[in-house]
Amino acid sequence: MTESIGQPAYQQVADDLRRKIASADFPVGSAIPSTARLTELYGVSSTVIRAAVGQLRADGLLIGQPGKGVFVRATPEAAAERAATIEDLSRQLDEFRAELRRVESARREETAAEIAALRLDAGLLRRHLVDLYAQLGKPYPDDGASVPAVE
Amino acid sequence: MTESIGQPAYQQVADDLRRKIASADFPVGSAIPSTARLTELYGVSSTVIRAAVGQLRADGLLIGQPGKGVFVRATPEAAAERAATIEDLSRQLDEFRAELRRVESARREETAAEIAALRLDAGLLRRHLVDLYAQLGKPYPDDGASVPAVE
DNA sequence: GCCCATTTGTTCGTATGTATA
DNA sequence: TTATACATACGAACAAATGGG
Repeated sequence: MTESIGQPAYQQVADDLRRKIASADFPVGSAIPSTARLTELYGVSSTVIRAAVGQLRADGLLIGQPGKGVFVRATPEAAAERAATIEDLSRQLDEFRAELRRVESARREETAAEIAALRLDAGLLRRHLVDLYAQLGKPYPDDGASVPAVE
Repeated sequence: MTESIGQPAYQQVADDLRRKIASADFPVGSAIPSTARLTELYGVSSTVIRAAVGQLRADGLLIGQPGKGVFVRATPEAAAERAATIEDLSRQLDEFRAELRRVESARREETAAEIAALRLDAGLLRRHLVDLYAQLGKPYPDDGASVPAVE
């Protein structure tokens, strides 16, 4: 690691990763290189990489999945700008999670009905998003790879 | 068999330190025991202490001064006041996704298709939320050393 | 002023556990 | 079962800052 600036290596790595995420060099949803690969790329130990990744993960930019990789969760701009109207969405999210928990606790029972209800909740939640997009004056982005719509 | 009881050592130490700060066992402005002393008190390695102290330092509860010590900067209540909503929502999203993964693995055989669709929808939902926040976002107070500070 | 012990901050190497594919 | 990858943990080394003698 070229240590021209008087900052710790893990901070330099974190800043560089942050920059790569912001510039879509590491797009949202993609996986960053593995810890071993990053140690080679930056020429530092795994501890430095872990510290840098841990910092970005604490900031909500990255999320690690054991056995899979570390994935870009959001851009620095998006992570730094979340503010209001969270209460409504947070409440809906809580309801969704409660439903999930209920389904999981009843796992030994027949599952088709619960899954159907789950899909219904997901559809309803998405519809709320559509409304919010409408209030923003923007069309709801269609990914094409989504779940069957719920009516 | 998810052992919800067994938390990592550094987390237990962090929680205990947080509690001692909240109960004024470690008053604001005072220094906590040194790293070497904490390793003896808790019976863990310096890595665990460093991780615990680092977590509380990242939360703004502690501030280290090389050559002197680590000092209590604010109470958990004061620190939680400014960092509340966004971190909560992020955490909920993380837990939500983790539970989704658990449900998926528990029912992989019979309901793989439904769960896969549900998981995909959850991922899309998350991305839409991120985009939505980016579009709704107000200018965010720049992070840096924005500490409430004991004025 | 100088030496030295203490303490934090940082980095390194390594090992074990666990989840995933 | 095997391989990959993250999370956690132990121990050690060095630099820099601080304060006492």
